[in-house]
Amino acid sequence: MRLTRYHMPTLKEKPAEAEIPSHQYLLRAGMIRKLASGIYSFLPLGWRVVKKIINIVREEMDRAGALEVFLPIVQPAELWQESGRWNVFGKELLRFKDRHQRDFCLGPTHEEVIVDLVRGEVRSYKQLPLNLYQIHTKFRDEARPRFGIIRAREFIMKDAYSFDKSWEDLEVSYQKMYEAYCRIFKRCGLDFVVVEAETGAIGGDVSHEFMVWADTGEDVIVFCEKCGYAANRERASFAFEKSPSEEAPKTPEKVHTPNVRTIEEVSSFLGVEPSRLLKSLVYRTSAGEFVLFLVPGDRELNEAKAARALGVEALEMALPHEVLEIAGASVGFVGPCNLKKRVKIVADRTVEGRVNFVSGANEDDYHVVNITPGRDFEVDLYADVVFAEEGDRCPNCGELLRFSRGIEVGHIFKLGTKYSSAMNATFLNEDGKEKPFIMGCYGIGVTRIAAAVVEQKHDENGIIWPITIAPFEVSLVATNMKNETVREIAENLYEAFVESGIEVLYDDRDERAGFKFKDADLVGIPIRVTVGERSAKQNKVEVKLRRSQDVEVLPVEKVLDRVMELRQMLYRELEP
RNA sequence: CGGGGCGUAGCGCAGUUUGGCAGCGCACCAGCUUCGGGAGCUGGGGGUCGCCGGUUCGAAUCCGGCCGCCCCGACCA
Repeated sequence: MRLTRYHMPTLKEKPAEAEIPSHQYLLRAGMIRKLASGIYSFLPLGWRVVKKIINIVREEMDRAGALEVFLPIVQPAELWQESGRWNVFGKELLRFKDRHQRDFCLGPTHEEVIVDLVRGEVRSYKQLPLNLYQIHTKFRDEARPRFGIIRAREFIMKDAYSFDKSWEDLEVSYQKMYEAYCRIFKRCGLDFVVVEAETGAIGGDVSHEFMVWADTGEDVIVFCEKCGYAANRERASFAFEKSPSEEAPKTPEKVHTPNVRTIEEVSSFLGVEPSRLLKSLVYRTSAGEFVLFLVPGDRELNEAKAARALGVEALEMALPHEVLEIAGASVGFVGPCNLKKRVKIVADRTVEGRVNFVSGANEDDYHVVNITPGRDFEVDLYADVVFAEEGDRCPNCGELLRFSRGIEVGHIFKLGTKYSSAMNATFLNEDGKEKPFIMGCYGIGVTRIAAAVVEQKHDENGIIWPITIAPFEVSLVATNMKNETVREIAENLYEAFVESGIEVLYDDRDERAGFKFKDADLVGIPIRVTVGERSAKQNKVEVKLRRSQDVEVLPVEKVLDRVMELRQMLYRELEP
């Protein structure tokens, strides 16, 4: 491709809206443009990158035995009402009416549609296993889109759905996807880690996320360097050994603490370590029941863990008036003793066996000190309901856990029968019995991969694309188009590259060398071939990799072979 | 949804405090010079100053309302 015939609107200055490298460079390199908050257009160069990612994803999905389909983005409300998610999904689901006033939504994910499709087509266990996937636009009306195409409202996703006759078979389907995902991310040039993850609104029991290491990531990865344990902080467990307190339980005592509410305030007012306070939080479960959670003052309640411990779908903080009804005191003075209404009490496991805690007295402006679980109040359940913190130890091997940030590029779930049961999607098994499909679902953020790669592969001059997803393989720079020798060599090389099937972007613009180098570095094409005046006189050109400072000066006739060699080397590095 | 910031040419910004010709740099067009790390000079084109309303002889500037965008948090397959 000749640059004079191409559209590559690079920007010298950093756009005001962009904060992180991927957003800045994708805009500056002329790859994306914003249409509205969280909604982006892809320009020719950016779209070439996305298409290459799509091709890799498609090759690996096909290789894993999945079958490509194409499902509608506009989906009728009835399907979502049937699965129960029409009322659960919240504002992320963009809803609207057609001309007949019928409710529709834009698909944020496609479980409903795929289950509807498969239940009408598949009747027998002989047709299983089945794994259907698509690469398509998703729309999620995010509360706060951010970071360019990392968290966009409209984005391209690969989503796959497996249907099996048994849990054993699901395990096989899941493992195939796990391996396909590893191959995909390796080929895209990403340094990633697979972590145990929360399932969120998609549901199911087991899930893994594929995380790309990046300081700008929104997720926190908790991992162990010794044994390889890795989990999203939302899910991460940590080692805890119950050690009965040496202290003798003292007598509870009510103390006046006027307007002292937060952990910090109580801690400094009473001169007590935060770890001795019992943070008392009232929640309402999705089943409509109220629960009081007790966690040490220096720890944070993890709602996902808490919901799982109770076996409920979701938890919501109780409203101030509900707290008042249950505790008889306002927020800040709630505690487990003398609750006005008896509710279930769940304490974090780190509380068990310890004595002499401080908590709210369930009376405004009063706290109570020296309370001990089991004696002064009953705990209905001890469970792991808090986040892992710096300093906690690995649940597997006891090594100190490490914390790092990451970008989620893939997520795989064992769904089980959540959707097939709700939507009555069944098949006949070997015994002629009707059974719901055992499902899995598997997502990859295709456009997010492009951004994640830039986050990981860039320097102060721009992007450094892995060759597998680079918009072009070779950047051919003619330093001066007015110089006959330079132009002739460059034109001949261009023809040779094209004939050899090399994807080359030939900078044949009438610009100065420095200008072209800056653009080439910004856009990040992995191999650069430079035809300059001085070496051209000796019939030589320069070959350089974007990621390196080293320059090779070669006779013109050797350049094609050398470029083919480098290209092959770069692809080899990224083979799974 | 809570808090903060911003909105002036395609991009980056000044001008708003104290009302009085709508500006600068980059980019774009033409010409000349230049030519290995975002060139110089000369000339030129491009604006509902986010929108609506109000105050005023006069509003980018003051007042009211609305909209959009970004950041932090909450939320989030």
